[in-house]
Parts: sequence; C-alpha cells; structure tokens
Amino acid sequence: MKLPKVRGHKDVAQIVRERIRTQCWMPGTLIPSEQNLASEFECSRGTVNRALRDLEASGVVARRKRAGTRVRMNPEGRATLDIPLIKESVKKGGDEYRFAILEQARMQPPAAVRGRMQAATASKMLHLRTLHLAGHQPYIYEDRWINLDVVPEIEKIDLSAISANEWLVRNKPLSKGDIFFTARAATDHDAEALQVTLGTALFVIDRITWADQNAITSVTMAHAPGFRLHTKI
Amino acid sequence: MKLPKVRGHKDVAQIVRERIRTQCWMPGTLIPSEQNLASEFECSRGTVNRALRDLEASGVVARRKRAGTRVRMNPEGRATLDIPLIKESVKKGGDEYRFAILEQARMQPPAAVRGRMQAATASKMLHLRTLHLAGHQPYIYEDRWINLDVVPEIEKIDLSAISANEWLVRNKPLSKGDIFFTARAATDHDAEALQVTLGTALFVIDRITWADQNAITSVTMAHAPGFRLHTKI
DNA sequence: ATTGTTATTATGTATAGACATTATATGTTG
DNA sequence: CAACATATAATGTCTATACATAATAACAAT
Repeated sequence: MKLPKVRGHKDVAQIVRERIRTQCWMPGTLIPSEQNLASEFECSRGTVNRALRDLEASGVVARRKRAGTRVRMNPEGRATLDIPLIKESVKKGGDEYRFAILEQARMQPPAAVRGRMQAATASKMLHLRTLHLAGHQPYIYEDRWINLDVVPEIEKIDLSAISANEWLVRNKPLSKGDIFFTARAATDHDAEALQVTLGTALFVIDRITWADQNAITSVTMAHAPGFRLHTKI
Repeated sequence: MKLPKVRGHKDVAQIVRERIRTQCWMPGTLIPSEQNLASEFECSRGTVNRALRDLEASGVVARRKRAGTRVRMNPEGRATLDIPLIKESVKKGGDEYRFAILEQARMQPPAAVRGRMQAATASKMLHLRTLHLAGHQPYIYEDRWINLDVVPEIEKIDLSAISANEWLVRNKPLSKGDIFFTARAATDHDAEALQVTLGTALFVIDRITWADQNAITSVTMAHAPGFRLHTKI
C-alpha cells in the first residue's frame, strides 16, 4: 500500500474514505486503532482522532470506546440539509423576493393546531396567512400560528415590514424545533394562493419551534409545483 | 454573570448557547475570541475551539479566520437528516418488512434517465421496479436503473433474496450521491403499485449514486400517502 | 456453565505550546 | 483620494503528553 504524503487530518480522512471505498476495509469490520494509524501516517494521534471523529459525524464509521472504530454498514444514512431561507433561495434564483400577508387575525386555533403545539385550551394565538413570491410567481404559501402567551410582543410589530419568520429568528434565537417534510394535495387555500388547481401535489414543510416546553410558532409552508430540496451525501 | 463550573468543551458550548438564547449575544454580532473565552472559563484554547467548532457544525455560529466568531442570523438553517433504511423504518413501525420485484429487465434507459445519470447513449442498464411493503400495506414504490457498465456483477445476483439497495450499499460503499426531495402526482405505475388513485400527492425521494464520475444507480422512491420525514433542529 | 472481578485497551478529552492562514486594519505612497 | 504594502489579530491546525472512561477479555470463584 503506497502512502501519499499526509499533511493533516483531512488527508487522513481522505485516505480512510478511500480504503473503505476500495473495499480495503469492508463494511462492518474494525479498522486499525488511532495509535496504529498515527504511526502508519507518521502523525500524532490527535490528528487521526480528528479525522475519525469527522468521519463519524458524516456517518461513515461508528466508534465506541474500547471497542474501536467500525466501518458502518449503511454509510448513506445521514445527510446534512441546508434549509434555505426563503428570501435567500429566491434571490439565488435571480428573482426579486416579496411577500404579501393574505390574512392576519388574533383568534383561537383549531384543535389540530392546539394539539400539535401542546398549548392550553384558552390560548390566544396570532394567525397569519402569507404568500411568498419569487418575482411575480407564487413561491410558497405559508400558514402560521404564533403563540401570544409566549411572544406577546409580536402583536405590536408591523409584520408587513419584516416577515414573522425573520422577526422570530432575530428575537427568539436558538430555539429548538421539529421539522416535517410531506406531500399533500392542494387545499382550496393552497390552490387560490399558489394559483394551481385543487388537488395538485405540493411539497410541504411543517415546522414547530419551541422555547423550552412552550411552542412559539407552528408553520406550514406549501411550495409551488416544481420545488425540490437537494442534498449531497 | 455567574459562572457554573466548566468541565469540558460540552459545558463551554452549552454556556455559549445559553448566552445566545438569552440575547446576551445577539444574532449577527461577534462573540469574544477563543483566547478571551478560554481565560474567562479557565480552560485551554483547544477546549473553546472544540466547543465553537461544534456550534458551527450545528449551524449556531459562523467562524472566519481573523474575522472572529459570529452568531448566525438564521440558526435554523441547517439540520441533520437521517435517511431511513427502508427495512429499518418499517421494523421500527412494528411491521414486517417484505419487498416484491414487479419487473426486472435489461434495457436501454429513456433519455431523461440517461441525462440524469450522464451515461453514454449505448449504455445498457438494469431496470427494476420494486414494491416495498410494511406488513401487507404498500409502503414505497421504487423505480431503479442500475448502470451495468459500472456494476456488471449485479446481473448475477439474485435480487429477490437481497434488495438491490442493500447489495449496492454492501458492495459499493462510500459512494457519493445526490438526493432530491419532491412531491408529485401519482403516475399509473405509482397508483397501481401503491393502490391509490391516479394523481394522489406522493412524497418522492430521488437518489443518484456516483462512483467517481460514473452514475451507479438512479432510483426514484414514491412513498405511500401519510409518509413524512422528520428532523429536529 | 454462570457469575463476579480485574486487567487491558481503544477512544474521549484536556493541556500548553507552536506555527500556518487569512481577513481586517493601518499606514504609506502616488 | 485611491492603490498598494505591511502589521495585526483571530481562527485553523499539529504536536506531545496526560489522564478519564468504557467495553472487552481474561481469569477466578462459585
């Protein structure tokens, strides 16, 4: 086995990847210990450690103390997804971004939304229906509920100047959230906003954002036909 | 600012998260340098570095040499997606996993597939149409093309015993790939296999897998209604 | 054979120090 | 004022060493 010059942890990771790809180390088997690899590559154990930790993060190997480092059986299991900010992804397509609020009202949410957000029965919420546009084309139809028990301040904000999403991101940073990707047939609201026929297959992203145990906002974004999310592995 | 005892890089990361969440460090602003944080927390720069690199990996901060570490404006932009192995996700739902090959033929791919795979005009490929079942319910309808120029061996494999996907993962590990998530109306093949009416909105995952410059396989997986992909941020 | 104890070993992580890299700031010159 | 050169400060990384932690293996005792 010839050894190209190793300059750093990225080289180590690359060589290990290569050996896995060429079946030198088969899926499921143990690879040599950090010590051994360090001597082979003539670098410190720290460098090998960094390389193997990176490979673990990208799902290539699995590591356990004492048990060693194993080539994963299913190296395609993990992918990092960049969820585009609407504004950015529209601009990247070369179009101008705009949004229009179709409806804004303070009201009680339907039971389904309340359940999803695990909110008290009496919770008052702000309901927003927004259409996001790329140039003059409808791009995303957004249906959002904001829990006023958690963020009462937002009622005083002019949400036609700054989008609710942007305000929340700026003012409630680092909140946890759940994201769901689904497909659904266009409802009448979807159809009207996106100007498609009823029942058209739409790509939908649902997101619920939490501050501790309290749901801040629940949002459903129906994407115009043609939308697709991409990731590499 | 009271300082809980810092024992390691995870504690550092947690404190930084906390300060961002509580608006101590606002989105878009610089946070102190590694040196400063190291003195404040009474640990080495290496520990702070590790913590901040982890926070960068999870999309919380952005770092640039000389320019420092900034709180990201959009901390929700990145998510790690675990792409479920079909077999595993069915088993997790408590059902028995089976699959049935609906069609298997050696043939020339249509132009669309050839283009996607950037394959030579004369390429012969293996075409597979497979239905994956959870118990007795249709779960995923899979339409797959395998490039026989790249993996001729697969023609000799009994693909009713081991799924094509499983064979490829075991025998061509660590290949690169592109994954696309879309929604589409059920075609006649989809409808027949999944037992839904024509035009039903389906969640579709497209994947192309590469060995160097050559496409190994292109697969389209149409999921039965109700399917959803979940991730946390 | 089963259980409990101990030793071993691979990874996990912290430390201090050094040098590399690069974006920014500063100052100089035309 | 603008263009260019230089200094500076932050992150990026490698090194060597040390100790912590956890899973396995080896062995002993029941």
